[in-house]
Amino acid sequence: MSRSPAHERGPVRLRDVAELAGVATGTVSNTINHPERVHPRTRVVVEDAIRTLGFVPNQQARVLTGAASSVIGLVVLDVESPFYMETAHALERAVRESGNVVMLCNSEGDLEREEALLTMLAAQRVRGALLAPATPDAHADRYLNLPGNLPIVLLDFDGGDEHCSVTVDNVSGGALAINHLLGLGHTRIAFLGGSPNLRQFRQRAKGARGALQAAGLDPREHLTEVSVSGIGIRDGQQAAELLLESGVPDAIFCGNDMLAFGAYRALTSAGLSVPDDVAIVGYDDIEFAKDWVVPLTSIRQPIASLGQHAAQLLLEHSAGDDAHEHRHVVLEPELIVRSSSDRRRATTA
Amino acid sequence: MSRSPAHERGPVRLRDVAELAGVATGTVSNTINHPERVHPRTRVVVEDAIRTLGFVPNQQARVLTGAASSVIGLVVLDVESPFYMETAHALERAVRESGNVVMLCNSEGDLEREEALLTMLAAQRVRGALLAPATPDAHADRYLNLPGNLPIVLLDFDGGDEHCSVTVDNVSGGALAINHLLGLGHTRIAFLGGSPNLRQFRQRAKGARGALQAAGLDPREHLTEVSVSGIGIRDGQQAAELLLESGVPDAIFCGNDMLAFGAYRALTSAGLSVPDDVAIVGYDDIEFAKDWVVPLTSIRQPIASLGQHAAQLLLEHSAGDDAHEHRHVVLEPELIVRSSSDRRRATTA
DNA sequence: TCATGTAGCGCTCAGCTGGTC
DNA sequence: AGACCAGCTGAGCGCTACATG
Repeated sequence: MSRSPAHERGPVRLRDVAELAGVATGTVSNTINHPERVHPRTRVVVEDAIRTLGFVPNQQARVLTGAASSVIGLVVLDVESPFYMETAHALERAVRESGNVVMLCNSEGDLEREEALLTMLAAQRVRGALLAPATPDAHADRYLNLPGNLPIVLLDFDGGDEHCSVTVDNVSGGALAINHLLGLGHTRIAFLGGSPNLRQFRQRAKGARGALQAAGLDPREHLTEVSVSGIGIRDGQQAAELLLESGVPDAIFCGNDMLAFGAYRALTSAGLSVPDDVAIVGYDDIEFAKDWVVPLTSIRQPIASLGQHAAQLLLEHSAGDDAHEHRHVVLEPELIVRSSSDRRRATTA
Repeated sequence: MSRSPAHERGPVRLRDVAELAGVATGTVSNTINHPERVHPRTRVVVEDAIRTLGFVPNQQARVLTGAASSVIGLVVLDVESPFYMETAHALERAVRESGNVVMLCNSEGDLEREEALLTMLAAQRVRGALLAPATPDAHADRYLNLPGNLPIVLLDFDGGDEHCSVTVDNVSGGALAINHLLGLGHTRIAFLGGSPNLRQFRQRAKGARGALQAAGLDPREHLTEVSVSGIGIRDGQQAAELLLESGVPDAIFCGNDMLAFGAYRALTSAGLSVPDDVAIVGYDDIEFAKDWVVPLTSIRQPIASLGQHAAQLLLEHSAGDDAHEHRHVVLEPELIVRSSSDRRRATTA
C-alpha cells in the first residue's frame, strides 16, 4: 500500500503522515514544530513517515493559523535595467539572510500595474513589500492607503512621516562627480540627464550645480544641462550627439552609466578621445562600468548596504511591533575613479 | 465606529465586511466570486462595505479551499547575468498574460540552494515552477522526486520523459555562427568557451565542429577551442589574451556575449581591429550586444517564444489534468549580423 | 430568486486524558 | 496519591461550496 510520492494525486497532508505513523495529527505537528515535546521513539517513527511520504507542510495553512509569512514582495520599475537588477539581487541576499524569500514583481514604470501588484501582494498576505516607486514624482500620499495595510519600505524615495525609506543621497553624488571633474581642471561641463521628469536625475543635477557654486563658479556658465528622453545607451548617444553640435565640453557627467556608455559612443564616433578630449563620469557603477572599453569613472551606490537596511527596516516594521516609528536611512554614494576621467588610473578595479 | 483601514490592527476579514454590510459571510463571498447570484441592491451595499474597509481577500485562505494558486516559481542560476534576466523578464511577461505572477528565486548555481528553493515553493503550494537547472550536467534523475510533487518545466535542459522542457537548439546555433564566418571567408576560427563543464557551451562547440565538417574542413585544423573559467567579460578577456599568444585567428566565436565583449577588449588592447583583423560572433544577443562599441554579431535566442512556451506548458501541466503527457519544445536560434563580423552592416538593428 | 448556515480546506495550539513513578 | 509527561482532541485561522429556507 506504499504510495510513491511522485505518483500520488494531490499533495501529502499532515493527516496522511499521522495515519502512516499511527499517531494523531497534533503529534506530527509537534514533532515538526516542537520536537522536544515528543518522545524520541515516536519522533523517529513520525520522521520516517514524513520522509517516506515526502511530506512538505503547507505553508499557506500555517500562515492561516497565525505564523508570519516568510515572503517579502519586491516591486521594481524595470527588471531589465542593470542597476535595478543589481539592487534586486542585493535585496534578495539580505532578505535571504533573514530566512525569508523575495517575490520579485515588475511594475514597468506603470502606476496602475504597481497598484495591482501591491494589491496582489496584500492578497498573498506577504510579510511586507519593498517598493521602488514607479512614478518619477509620486507624492508620498500615494502610498498612504495601501491595500490591506501592507507594511512597506520605500527604496530611493522619501516617504515622509508615513513610511520607512532607504535612500541614497543623489545631491551629494552629483557634487562628488563635479568636484572630481573640477579637481582635474575641467570647467566646461555638461550634465547629461537633465530630463525634467526623473527625480533622481534632478537631484544629481542639483548637486552638480551646488558643487560649482561652492567652487565659486556660476552653474549657468559652466554647466550645460542636456535632456534625455530615456535612460538607455541610445538615449545617451543621441543626447551627446546633440550636445556636440554646440561645442565640445571638457567633461560630461551622466545621470547613469548607460547614458555614459552612449555618450562614449557619440564621442568616439565624432573622433574624440576619452578621457583626453572629453572626460566622462557615470552614475550607479553597474557591473559593466569597470569592464567598458574605457573603464568608466562612476558614482557608486551602496547597493549591498541599501539592501541590508531595507530588509531590516521591513522586518522590524512587519514584526507586529505596534507603535512602529517610521525611519529614514540615507546612505552616501562613493566616487570610483577609472580611466574614463583619468588616464593615470589603472584599468582594473 | 468606522475604523479607518490604515489604522487598524490586523487585516480586514470577510466577516468584518459581512458585519458592516449586515449580511452573512457567504453573501460577501458570493458578491466577490459570483456577483450574478446576488441581488443588485445587496451587491451595492456589500461592495460599499468592501471599499470602506479596504478589504482584500486572503488568497492563502482561498487556495486552502481549493482555488488554484496564481503564483509560479521561477528558479534561475544567476539573477545578475543579463541573459538570465532577459529570459526571466520574458517569462514574467508570459506568465502575467495568463493572469499569474512570478516568484523569482536565485539558486546561484548551487545545488543545495536549488533544492531548498524547490522545497520552499512546494511549501508555498505554488502552481508550479519553471526551473533553469543549477547544474552544468545534472542528470534529469535529479528532478524525479520533487518535494510535494511540484509540477515543473525545465528551461534549456532536456528532462527526458519525466518532465516538460523548453530548449533552444545550441548545436544549431553553433553551426549558424560558423557558417556565417565561413561565408565571410574565415577559416582559422577560435571557439572561446570550450569550458568542459558547461553543457550549453559544449553543444555550441559541437555545432561549430559539425558545420566545419559539413563544409569539408577538419575541425582539428580549423577550430581552436579555448577554455574559459567563467562566463564574464574578464574571463573572455583573459582567454582571448591567452589565445593571441599562439597566433591571431581570422575570427572568434564566443560561447556568450559577455565573453565576446571581453575578447573585443583583448583584441583592441593588442592593437587589432574588429572586424578588419578579427571578426567576433557572440551568443545570446543580449540587449547590450547591439550597443557595444562595435555592435556585436550574435546568435539570438528566441527568449519571448521560450517564455510563452514554458508558461503554457506549466499551466497545462499544473491544470490537474491527470494523465499529463510530458512535452519537449525545441526552439531555433537566429543569426543576427552586425558590424563585429561584417563591416558593411549598419550600426543599428 | 436570493440569502443563510454550515462543513471543511491543512494546520497549530491550548487544554486535556491517561498511564508512570 | 500527586506530579508529570506523552500524546490526543477540538476549536479556529479566512474563505468557499453546497444544501437549505
